[in-house]
Amino acid sequence: MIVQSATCKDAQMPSPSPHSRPVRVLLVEDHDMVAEAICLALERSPGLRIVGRAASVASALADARRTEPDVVLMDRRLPDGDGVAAIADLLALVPNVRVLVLAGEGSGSVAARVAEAGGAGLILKARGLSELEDAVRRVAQGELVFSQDLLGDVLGRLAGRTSGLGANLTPREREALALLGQGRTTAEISEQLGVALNTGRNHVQRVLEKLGARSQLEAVTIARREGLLA
Amino acid sequence: MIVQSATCKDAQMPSPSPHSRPVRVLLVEDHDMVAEAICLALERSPGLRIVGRAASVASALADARRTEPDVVLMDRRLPDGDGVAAIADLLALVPNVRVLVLAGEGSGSVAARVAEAGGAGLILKARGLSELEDAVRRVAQGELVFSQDLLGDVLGRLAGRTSGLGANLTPREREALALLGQGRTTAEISEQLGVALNTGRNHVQRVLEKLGARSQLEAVTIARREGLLA
DNA sequence: CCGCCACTAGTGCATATTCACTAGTGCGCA
DNA sequence: TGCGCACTAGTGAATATGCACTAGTGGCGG
Repeated sequence: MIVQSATCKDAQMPSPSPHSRPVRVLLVEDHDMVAEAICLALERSPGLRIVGRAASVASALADARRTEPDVVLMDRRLPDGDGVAAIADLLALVPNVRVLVLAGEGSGSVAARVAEAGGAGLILKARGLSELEDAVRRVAQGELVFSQDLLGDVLGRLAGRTSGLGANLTPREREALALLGQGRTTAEISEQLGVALNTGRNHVQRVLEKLGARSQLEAVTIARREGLLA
Repeated sequence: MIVQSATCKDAQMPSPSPHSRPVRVLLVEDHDMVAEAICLALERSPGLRIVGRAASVASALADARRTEPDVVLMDRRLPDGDGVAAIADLLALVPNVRVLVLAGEGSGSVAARVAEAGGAGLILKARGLSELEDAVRRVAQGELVFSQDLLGDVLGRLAGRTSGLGANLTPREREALALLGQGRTTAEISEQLGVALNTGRNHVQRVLEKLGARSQLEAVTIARREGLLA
């Protein structure tokens, strides 16, 4: 849709606190309605300031370079890619930025991948605005913010154990999984990848093994649950 | 982009003037963060009043009976079921309520099913708060609100054409599809439905036919795209 | 330089799915 | 009362998957 909301910019600035400058936030969310609403909410929150809004990974990168925010608050699923995958690019562009990922539903392995990619935290949309504000402030101060139930996975993963299901998928396997998620057959996947039928079949087979799935259908279900598919 | 005017006879509208009485809105949305934020936004809007919030189909029905709202603004996907399927129950409970469905992504057939179920409209989350406010006011006045690109499907469907893919699925076929969407095999589906293997197989087969899918995987993909799966 | 790993390609076989049929039963509607 | 439809159950054959292997090639790091 159009325009950068005047709504965000014209909200009155809270008087700056004596001991801290406002946290500059870049909001990346593809659903305008939700973006505007969260924008409104965060602008009401003292000490937070929305300095930009983006609706895609591409424009998020551009905006991040332009505005150099303290915190990027980014939806996990975006039209042109995975928010988690974009963390590395953001960090490369703006080294000290804290990336807080916003997820509709999350399991431990999503959180683990966020942590591994250098993200500052993950918060669920089920969590309430006050917790969101709190999380933004915490990550701005350098804390890692993951909800209690996901912490075990995050720590285990950072310690090197393989608790996250899909992290050890190879690029080809990821491609195969993505095509599976679009409903393609093994033959179509092989063609798409430009390899022999048997090769594509092997990639798919290894995806099933690594995900612990007993059918392609289950693999897609698991992958979707674990956030491996946009 | 909206509009489709007054096909409904608004005989029982208590106040003809929109200024005299606020539109009472029940918000049904499972993500607390989004619900709170939208709540905030709509409360700012003159003439709209949030009289309740629910996070599930079950509590939506309870709240609707208790608060008797003018408009139910309901997310399409809820933890305990499909928002579209809940429209009929809502109308049975509160006959004159207008149900406006909120969808993240939508195709024509979703809109068609909303219209067919007696819903007052469908608005995409990509659409912006001002359009949401506008849509709520319009449905409160008896208009049907569907965005332009979905209108063709809606009208076609109301005229009897079979543009909606999944609407003619039988209950058993729907169950089979739901289980497919959870990654179950044909055998597991048959067991779950309490029928013979061949019967379950037939149900699945007919789902594939009706959805035009060439594999179970593709069927699930199509179903998800068309909004037939939560 | 050697080993590890991803990618590639293949074989063989058991099982599952796809597809095209027939057919009995029960329910609701004209 | 009869017709249509959903649900049930089955057969049989072609195709696709799931599973367990072997193996060659190329890149990258110890």
